[in-house]
Amino acid sequence: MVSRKTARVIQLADALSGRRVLHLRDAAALLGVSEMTVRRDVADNPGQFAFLGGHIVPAGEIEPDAPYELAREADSHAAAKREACVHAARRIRPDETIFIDCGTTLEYLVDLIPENYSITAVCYSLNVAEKLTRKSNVRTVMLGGVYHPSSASFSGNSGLETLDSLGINVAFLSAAGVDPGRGATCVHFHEVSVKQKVISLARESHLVVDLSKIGKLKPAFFAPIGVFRSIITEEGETQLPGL
Amino acid sequence: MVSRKTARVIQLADALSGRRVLHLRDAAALLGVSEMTVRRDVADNPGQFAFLGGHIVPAGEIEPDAPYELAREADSHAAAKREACVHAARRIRPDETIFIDCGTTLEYLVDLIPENYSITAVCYSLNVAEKLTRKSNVRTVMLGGVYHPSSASFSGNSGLETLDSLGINVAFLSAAGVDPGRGATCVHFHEVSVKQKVISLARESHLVVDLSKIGKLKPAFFAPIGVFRSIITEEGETQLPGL
DNA sequence: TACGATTTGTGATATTTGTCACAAAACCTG
DNA sequence: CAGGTTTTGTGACAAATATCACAAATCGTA
Repeated sequence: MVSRKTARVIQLADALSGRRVLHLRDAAALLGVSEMTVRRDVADNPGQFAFLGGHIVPAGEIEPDAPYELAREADSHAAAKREACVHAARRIRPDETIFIDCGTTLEYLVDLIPENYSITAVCYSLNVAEKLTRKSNVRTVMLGGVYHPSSASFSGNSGLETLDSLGINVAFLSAAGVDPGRGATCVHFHEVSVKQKVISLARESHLVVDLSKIGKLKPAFFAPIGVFRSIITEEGETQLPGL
Repeated sequence: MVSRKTARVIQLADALSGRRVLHLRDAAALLGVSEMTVRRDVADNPGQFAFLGGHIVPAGEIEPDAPYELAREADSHAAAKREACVHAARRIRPDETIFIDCGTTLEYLVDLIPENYSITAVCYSLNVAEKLTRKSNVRTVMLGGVYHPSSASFSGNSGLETLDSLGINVAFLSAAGVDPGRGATCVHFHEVSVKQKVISLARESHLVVDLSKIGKLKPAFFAPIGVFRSIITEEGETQLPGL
């Protein structure tokens, strides 16, 4: 037996699954109760719903009002990352297969894949995969595995094996740190084996980072600078001498 | 040369790509202009941004205020599917590994995984994966492969190989048709190999469908009824005689 | 620098949304 | 069905947001 209230909550969730937002007024009409009651229902299920203006939205849709500083911080490197991806996108050729690393930097690259190119894109992060699947001219290949929330990516042996069956023309790698001596490093160790295998298999690899990463050293080393064809930042592409 | 205005619009888009919503107040502070100006920027780019309450959201996030009737007719089967999943959820035990098939039906099951259970969940569809990764008590394993837009899922040899390394206690399968004689069928052939392998490896498999699927026959056959421990619909679980 | 055109900021006002306290209704449980 | 508990609705009020008109600032161009 479900309480009257949980029944309403379920009905609300149903209504929301169809559209993304529902006005309080409509929700009240839909459920046949007062707006006040809907308010209470929503307030009692913060995990499921949230308020935004006078509307109810699924809780996942929005972060619960992070303060202004966060936006500023998010923004400060975003422009640089986007700009770096603009340069990186020039390396994409029609009908080729590209690899897109995880992380926020290369998310922008997806937007910059030319609409008139037919591309196969390989990824292993949820964010990138989601953006890729929205593009009709891109065939998306995902490496599976266990999910790592820290980087929103998957990794595991099977993902590595998938790589063996792929032919990658251009690989775009990102890094959390680029040390002139030591090379490229990232934060999460589970990314290392994927990155390394990609570098070894791809015909050419490019390191795409914003300038704030240069000089940083992070815990997980994955490649010396020399393995990359170029380093691409917001200032453009820096060719590296071949091996 | 970009106008002052388009520069702001780009910056706004960047800020929004980091977080999902941005309060008008914060946007104004971020761009260093008045709220009125931000309002005008947003209003002038209805394709890109929208207002929701006092917040700016990416336009794609929301349908432009569809009328109340829409909510009402949102997926008439949603309630049935959810109800079926309520029954299915009773088969989930703490600390076990479950498999969740693709399709809209089993999306609801994710919401119903008890918060206090520690669960490993295996999936191969983007929708399900996304919902799973939001649950902190669930370890998500994804089978990779090539993306199929029709069912928002991935499939390929490597995904199948991943299954070999997993121990699945309970598998929840969905179907587009259940014919009493022929068995369970679905629409997309690429799903067949995944479903079959899961059924063969899982300790127990359950077929979760709403009643509208009963009696239907779809192009891709994947299992006779007998292989399932039970069929679960909105009316409850129907045990099947063991093999 | 002077000019008109455009963009931007400010404050007043109208509308919408949020909060709260309290009364009415519904719902247990013996 | 009496008693207490919980749920729901109502209206008053506070706060936030939307809209508008007009003044100030900025821009482009002679």
